[in-house]
Amino acid sequence: MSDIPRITIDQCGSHAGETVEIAGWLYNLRKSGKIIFPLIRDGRGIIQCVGLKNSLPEDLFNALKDLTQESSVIVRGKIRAEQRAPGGYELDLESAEIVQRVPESHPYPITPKDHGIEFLMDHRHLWLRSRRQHAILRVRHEIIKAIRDYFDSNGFTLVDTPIFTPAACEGTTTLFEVNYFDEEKVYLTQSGQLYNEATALAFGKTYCFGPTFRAEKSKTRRHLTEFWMVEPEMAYATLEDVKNVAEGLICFVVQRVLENRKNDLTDLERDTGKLESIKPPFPRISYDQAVEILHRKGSQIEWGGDFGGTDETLLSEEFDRPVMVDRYPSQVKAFYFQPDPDRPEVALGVDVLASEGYGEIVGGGQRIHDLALLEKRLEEHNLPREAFDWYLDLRRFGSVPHAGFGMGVERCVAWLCGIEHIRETIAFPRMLYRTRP
RNA sequence: UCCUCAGUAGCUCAAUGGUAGAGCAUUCGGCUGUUAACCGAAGGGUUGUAGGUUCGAGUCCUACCUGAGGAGCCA
Repeated sequence: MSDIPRITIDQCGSHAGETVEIAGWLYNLRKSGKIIFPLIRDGRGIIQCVGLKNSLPEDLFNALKDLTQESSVIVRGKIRAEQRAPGGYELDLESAEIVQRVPESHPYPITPKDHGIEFLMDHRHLWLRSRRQHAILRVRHEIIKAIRDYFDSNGFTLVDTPIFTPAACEGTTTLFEVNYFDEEKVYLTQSGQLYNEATALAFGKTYCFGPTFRAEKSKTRRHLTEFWMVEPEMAYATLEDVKNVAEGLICFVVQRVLENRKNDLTDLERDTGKLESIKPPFPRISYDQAVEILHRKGSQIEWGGDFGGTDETLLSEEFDRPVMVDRYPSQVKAFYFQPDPDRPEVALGVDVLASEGYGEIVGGGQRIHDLALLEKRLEEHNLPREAFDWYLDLRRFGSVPHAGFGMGVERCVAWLCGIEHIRETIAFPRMLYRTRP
């Protein structure tokens, strides 16, 4: 080991004029006879190095001159501000150590040229090394951290819910079945919400944050079979509370991303002006008003039906920030939604549709707190009562009005990054016809 | 499950029913400021699979496989 300090590329600005060591991989190499320009990436950034034939040992110069893409290499040299270099800083090579050389007989498959989506998805484990994927996944990290910070500093306790569950929360058709020691069937969770109601009545305000599984045979840019969802739940709370918390959360997350990940948004060519306008209050409309707007815009939707993807896009086009749509017909909502006391045919539920046509990112509402009504709904939905006995207990012992929602992380990432397809918002996406790598 | 589109070199794509091509990548050579560097040369193919039409099929027809986009459903 040398006594030269090792830095990461994002720290170059504060080390100008110093001799440092950077451990990374060869991103690209440009050469011109007696001068070489290796571009090194280290996961934090990319820096151009400069090597001159007459100032480096001959064998090192030759080894670097013929180095292959994505070979791992540790470089040492002096950092210098340089207008001509991409990134603004350059490293004058003094020495280097090649850790592993990618053989030219089997070169790195992802070249700096265009590739098709199938090829890139097959090489997802390597595709993650590209700049665009770095930017997206850093924004994802920021979003997740912001979500946690928001709830942690607003009186919520993180209480995670199980992934193996014995029964469905919503419909049974979208559950992945798991063979549990050959003894019983369990399912991968499609929502932590039923358990959240138990933890909220125990802790007041809780949230769970984890992967969720839906066996929907959906093959669109908005769907994954495994996705991450954060679900807050609050005791002594109503539909209005859900709307306010969802609005506060979304604004907080957007603000954080704008503050801390501006460079990544720039790399992704995101129009940040559209994100700057995401401030409270969000427009709040009823399902009835939404249907009116859709009819005016030519949709064929009939009252009582759920919105399709095109309907959501049409609606979100009307506003410059997310729009909240509440009081959907009870028939399109899950069994546990509290009916509106003034209009029992609609549910006290709300969906938040992201702007720019990114679709539903939040869904939630007020839950039924009355035992008799909940029992009736279970019956109407043909759900096995014994599986929900513990859930009914929550209405027997200190039942209170309570409410919560779920927010899909990947749709948020896609929206804030302004990218077309949700598959790039998670390191290893699971989709209808893709479970590898 | 349904609808639409696409499979040609390692990658991205061309090729009127008539000799299967280019750029990048790889190899060799050249170049002291390159910016997806550039210049010259070389190697690289059972055109997704199986049938069919035709003197002749990458191209037309049928079936299947694989992938992509969308619908329904959803965050």
